[in-house]
Formats: sequence, structure tokens, C-alpha cells
Amino acid sequence: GPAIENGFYYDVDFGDRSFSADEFKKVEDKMLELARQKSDYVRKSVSKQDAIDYFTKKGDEYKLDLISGLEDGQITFYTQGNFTDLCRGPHIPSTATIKAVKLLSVAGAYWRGDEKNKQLTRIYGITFPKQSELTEYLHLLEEAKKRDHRKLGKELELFAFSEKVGAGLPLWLPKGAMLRERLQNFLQKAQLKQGYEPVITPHIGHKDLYVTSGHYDKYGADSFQPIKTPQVGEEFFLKPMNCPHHCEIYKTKPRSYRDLPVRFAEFGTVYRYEQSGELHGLTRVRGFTQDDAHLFCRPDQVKEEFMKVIDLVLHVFKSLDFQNYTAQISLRDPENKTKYIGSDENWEKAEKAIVEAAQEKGLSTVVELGEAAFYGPKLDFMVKDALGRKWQLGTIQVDYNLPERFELEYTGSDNQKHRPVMIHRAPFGSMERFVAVLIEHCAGEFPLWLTPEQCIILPISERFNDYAKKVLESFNYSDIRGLIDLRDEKIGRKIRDAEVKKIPFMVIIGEKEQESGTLSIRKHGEGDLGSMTVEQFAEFILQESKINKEEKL
RNA sequence: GCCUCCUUAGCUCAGCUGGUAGAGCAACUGACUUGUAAUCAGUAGGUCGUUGGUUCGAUCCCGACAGGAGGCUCCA
Repeated sequence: GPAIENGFYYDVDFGDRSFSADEFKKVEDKMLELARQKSDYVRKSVSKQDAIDYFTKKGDEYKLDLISGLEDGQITFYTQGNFTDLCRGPHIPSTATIKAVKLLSVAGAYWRGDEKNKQLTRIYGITFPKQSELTEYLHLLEEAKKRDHRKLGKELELFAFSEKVGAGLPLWLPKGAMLRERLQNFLQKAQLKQGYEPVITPHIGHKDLYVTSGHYDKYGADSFQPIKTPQVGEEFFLKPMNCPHHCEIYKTKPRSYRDLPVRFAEFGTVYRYEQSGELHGLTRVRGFTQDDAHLFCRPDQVKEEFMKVIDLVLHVFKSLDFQNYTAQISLRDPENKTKYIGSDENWEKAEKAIVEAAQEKGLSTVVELGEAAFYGPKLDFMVKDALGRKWQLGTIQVDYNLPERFELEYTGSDNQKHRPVMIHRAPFGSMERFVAVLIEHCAGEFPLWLTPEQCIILPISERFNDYAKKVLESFNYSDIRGLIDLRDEKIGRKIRDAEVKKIPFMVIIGEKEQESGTLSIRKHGEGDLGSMTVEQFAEFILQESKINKEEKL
């Protein structure tokens, strides 16, 4: 099996049997034993016929399948000790460097990644040149799990799931809802500055809408099934995306070339019946809200509009301190064009627009074939979660196809009808996935402008509760989001609980503070900051709550 | 959807190869009136995910379903 980012995996056909957990140890020991033989690798070119003979004798149908797709003269065997295998290489020079082995998990994996093929048992593992490095790696893994948004989402009371409501249908709790609303306001504001116009569309749409868009053909059978009405034959679908609705908004009146581009924005909630095995916390759900917008523009405006959207996405990422993202140009699979709608000519135009816009913005990109949407290519912004899994957040898509299907038009300066180009875009991707990745990115310690509570007032004893309440009132007056802990507990206890809740500032109030009219401030994770007046603290929070110190968009 | 594993109190977890369950925290009550990461005591809380089966008897063994974890496939 190939080496992967953090180790290796091996696919095995166990037949009817499965790989039991207690076999882990045996295999680890066996691998260590082989490593101790300290064998160097031997690389050998083999003719196709010899390779076929070798694996026929061995009875290895899988290697034979691989060989059948290889050119004679390009086949190499690698031998290490008494283990020989088909491999394009490289191998580690010597097994002597392996001092620690651990198998991490078993999983099913389709042969050659094709669902139609047999599923093999994939065994994941990792090796290190030192036992201490393995221990350290396992420790890091434990630490990473502590930032898991599913764990923190529960602990910090941001969101929850209920079996009764249904799998993949998140419930946003008060604190999570507040956080999400702040994110929406932040983006809404930036979008208004860029000339977007808010629209609102219903959560369901007539079947014909999706037949026109092509989504019915593509996803109808695997979606939530239609909603029927008393009217015989009438069917509605839960909205799986907002584009068709926005196309109909575009069509509400004749458009002139002078009016373009028009930009319709909507925090639109959509429902998709994702495969049960794909559901994952908030990152992959069945009901979610896209920070969606559709820009309808003239062909000569595509590049400029596209670049402005790149600016917006980068603005969002910068404001939230996302630095480790990959910009990915997602193109059609050249081997399998039937998965996509539209003419080659339009696809080429759209791909060209994306590549050029990204280039002109100086964005370093990677190209992935087969990752395009079925109606057009995309520029996707990928970010990793705590455990290193990649998720698509921001996305920008150029689309020549839906305008054709919906017969969208504008009148040009030549008084002729022309077809606009559509740009789909979502800087967050979805509120759900973005919040999930944000939680893991900051380990639940949100920036002050976003966090549900900015501070908590901790009176030292009941005697100071009244003063504490007055301080809270003045906080409310200054738009500081504060809580108050009126329990009959020792101050050490109140501090501990506030620290665990990751509340950024603790405001401690006792005899001293009441006398002098000050506040004792403690920062989460750092400790005592000394005393301030209420006015000083309010000003301090106000300064610290600025989203971008040098914001310009 | 597929493979492997998991599901015990609000949360985190015990429960010795079958005899109907325990702890800590949280909650509630009371005492304490507290100075920078957990005060003490008491009370209450579970048809052991649901549902079939095996058994004299099932939290425990087998099956189905639901939910979850890690992958695979998929991702408008």
C-alpha cells in the first residue's frame, strides 16, 4: 500500500473473514520483527510477461489487474528481505530506520476506488524512527480531538442534534445562533458595500423548476422525495439550492446591459439527502444555510466580477485569521464528460475565466480534475479541520449553462437579446461548515467580536451582587455582552467555571472594587490583568472587538 | 449506500465470559459569605438506543432497525 501523509495503508482481501481488533497487536509485532531484519530494498525492472507469471503463480488477482493497465518496460518490483511486490517506488532505503509501528484503524475501501468493485479491508498504520515520536504523535492526535467541533459544540452549547428531528439536521442553540448571526451580519455588510442586493426565496419549489435547471435529472431520485399536494400530480421539492429561484428573480423584468451586473444575495437554507455514511457533525449535513449569491453579468464583466469575489473571500478568510487554505481550481473530468451538462465551448470559456482571474489575482492554485460542479467549473477554497481532513469552504463558480436553460436575457447596446453569464459564489460555503471549521481553528476561543459572551461578572460574595448587577447594566449600555455569576460559590470556583467555558474576560468584584468603583479584570488563559474603571474596560473591549484593525474593502 | 467498531443517568465513564445497575461532575435542598482554575453535606435521577429472538432468566449472546465514530464511495 502507498505511503500517505501520516503513515501508510494496506488493502487486503480477507474473503469472508474480517480483520479483528485483537489481530492488531500480532501484525504490529510481525512488522517490527521484519523491521529488525534491517533489509535494504532492491529495485528490479520486470517485463510485463514475467510480472504476469509471477502474480499468476502467487494467485494475486489484484496485482494482475494493476499490471494489465501498465506498459511493458515500466514495471518494477521492489524487494525488501523476503518480501517482493509490484511497486512504482520509492521504498524506504532500509527497514532499519523503523523502530515503532502502530496500526490505527481498519476501514472498507473499494478496489481502485470504484463503488462497483469489491470492497477490501484497508488497514491504516504509522511508523516512526523512534518510539518517543510515536508517543508524541499519539499525544498530538489526542490534543487535536479536543478541538473537534462536535465535542466543543456540545460543551460550549453551540449546537446539538436530535434523533427525533433527524440525522444531519442541526439544532442551533442560543449561543451558536448568536455567533452565526454575527457572522452573517459581518458578511452581509461586506456584500452591501460590493453592490449585492438581498433577496428571499421559499424553501420549496415546483418540480418543473428543477427539471429546467437539470437538478431533477441529476439528483431527483437520490433527494428528499417530492412533497405532494391535494392537486393530483402536483409535486414540490425541498430547495436543494438557491440558483433556480434566483434565475426566476432575474426574469421578473427585462434587463438592460446597463443594469448588469446584478447581484442577488440570500442566506438560503437548502436540504439535500446526503448519504448516511457521509454525515459528519456540522461539516456535512442534510439541512444547511448557504451564504449564497448569484451574479448575472455580461461576458465582458465576468473576469472583473470574479476577481471581486476572490477579494471578498480573501477578506472573509483574513478577518477570521484563516491562513492555511488551498485555492483549488476544480475542472471537469476529461475522461467522463457525461457527468456534466452544457457544450464544450461554454465549459472552455468558463474554465478560461477562472484560470485567468486567479492568475491576475496572483492566487497560487492547484488544479483538480473531476471536481467541477455538473454545470460549471469552480474555484474552491479548501481548509483543513483539526484532524487534517480537507473541507471546501468558499466557492466561486462560473456558469454558462443555467442562463441557457432558464433562457435568461438582457438587451445589449445593439438592441439585440444577449445571454448573461452567471457566477455562483459562497464565501463561507455554508454557515454550518464554516462555523465547524472556525470552532476547530480557534479551539472554541472565538475572536471578541464573534464570541457569544465577551465577559462574565464574578462577585466575590453575595454582598456584592447588587453592585455587580449595576456593572452589568452599564455593560449593556456600552454594548458589551456580559454574563453574571450570582451563585453562592467561592471566587476560585467561579473563575474555574468561567475558564472552562472559555469566556474571554472575567470581571471580579469585591470589597475593594465596590469601594473604589473599579473592576478587577482577568483574561481567559492568561490570568490577572489588574484593575480598570468601568469606562476603561468598556473602551478596552470596544477596541479589542474590532474585526480588522486596518479594514478596507 | 458500503466496510469495521460503538450506543449504560443531562455530561464523562465503571459494570468481573447471562441472575433486572454504579462513580464523578451537572441538577435540586441546606450549611458556609467566600479575593484569581473545583467548600461541605444531603436529595433526586436509568423499562442499560429501539425492536425481535435464544434462555428458567438478557445491559451482557444472536438478528433487524435507529443514531454515532473512522474510512470508502458521493458531495448541486
